[in-house]
Amino acid sequence: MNDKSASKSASHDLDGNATRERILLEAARLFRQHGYAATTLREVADAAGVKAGSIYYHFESKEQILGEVLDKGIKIVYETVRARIDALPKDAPWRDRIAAGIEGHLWGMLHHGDFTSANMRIYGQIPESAKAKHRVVRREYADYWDHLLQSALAAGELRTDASTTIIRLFVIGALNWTVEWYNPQRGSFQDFARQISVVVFDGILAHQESN
Amino acid sequence: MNDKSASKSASHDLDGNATRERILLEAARLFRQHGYAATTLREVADAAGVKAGSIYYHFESKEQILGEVLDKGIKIVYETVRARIDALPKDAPWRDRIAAGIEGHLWGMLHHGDFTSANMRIYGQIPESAKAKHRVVRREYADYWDHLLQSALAAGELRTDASTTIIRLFVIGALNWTVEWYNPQRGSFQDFARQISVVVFDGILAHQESN
DNA sequence: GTCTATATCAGGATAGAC
DNA sequence: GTCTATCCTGATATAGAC
Repeated sequence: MNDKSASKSASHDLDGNATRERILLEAARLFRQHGYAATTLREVADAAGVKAGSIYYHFESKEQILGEVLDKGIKIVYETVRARIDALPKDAPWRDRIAAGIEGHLWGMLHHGDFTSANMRIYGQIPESAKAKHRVVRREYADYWDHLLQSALAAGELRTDASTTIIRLFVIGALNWTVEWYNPQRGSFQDFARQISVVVFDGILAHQESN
Repeated sequence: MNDKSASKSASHDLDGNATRERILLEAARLFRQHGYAATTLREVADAAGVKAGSIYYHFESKEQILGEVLDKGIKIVYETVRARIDALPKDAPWRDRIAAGIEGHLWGMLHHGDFTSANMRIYGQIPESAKAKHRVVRREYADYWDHLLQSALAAGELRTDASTTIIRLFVIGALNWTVEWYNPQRGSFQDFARQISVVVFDGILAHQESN
């Protein structure tokens, strides 16, 4: 944020923390694009504008970078979702809460695509040690949605002929995958989110007459 | 199929083609589990019960194995879908055709999970040369669904306030992702497919009264 | 805090025996 | 058709100068 460092030689950096964030961002982008194993720290370093050796000043290992990228992917989305739902009136119907959740999930995800897509793509492929550490964050977010859906079910707003677990897995999976094909050139984000929401809520079929 | 080879030394195999298929299957499994780059040909060879050098008798390169695994992932699903839909009466409503397509897609995918999941997981991460060759097969399958949905739309059976392209991408993506979390212990495949279908057709909300 | 080395190890691919 | 042995390249991580 402040660039007024006084007397440092040109080969030294001004803000070490900015470098760290840049490394994380470029790592996420490259993990997404080429996978975890295929991404070399040399590439990450190049993209972040440092030399490979310098990465080890900020991180202990490649796996530590992985862990931070994964956590960030979920947390960004989770926080957006919670913020939107908390902003609703206390007595808002569950349908409105779920709608806010869907919109928040899509928004958080599509605005930090490298972190969220990297998470989706590589989670299935990383060493068990990395998965285990990351699992806590994942579980929390899943529980949040489970609670939301079960409350809607108890209030009679959700269909009863499909299990809430399957609904959660199916819907969140479907939302997540949009990051792989969403194209902002097809229309505004708002219109995109609206189309996704109506399909999730009411399905793909034409209705005899909608009220 | 026939095991009556007469006089071959123990270190030689009986059926070269079976070895080739085994290599493909194990490659798919390992690509799915660890990614393309992280999977070594030594691992594939071990899993297939041969030595690393032997792979090069059956395949020219690692990338050729990749190509065959990817194509197989789509083709298995495509063929199942087409077979189910072709088996319907000629005048079947589009809703029934789409239902058969959904069930066929799920069935083909979940019964060849290593090929289909490997495809989903690694397609975004492989070299452009491999993507380009595989794109033809992908495009064909997408076109097939586009045609299905556009016919349903023309017949007034599909909702009109969401684009068919978005519906296709969203629904196929959602179906695909089930391979990442489907658990046969939660119930029969038939019941699973039914739950997915009602959600796709009619959404997650409770209906005032269903007819 | 970043650099230039470099130690160490592992993977794709090939050659040639059997 | 499968094996053993090896070439060659490139990756993580470390050491120590600046």
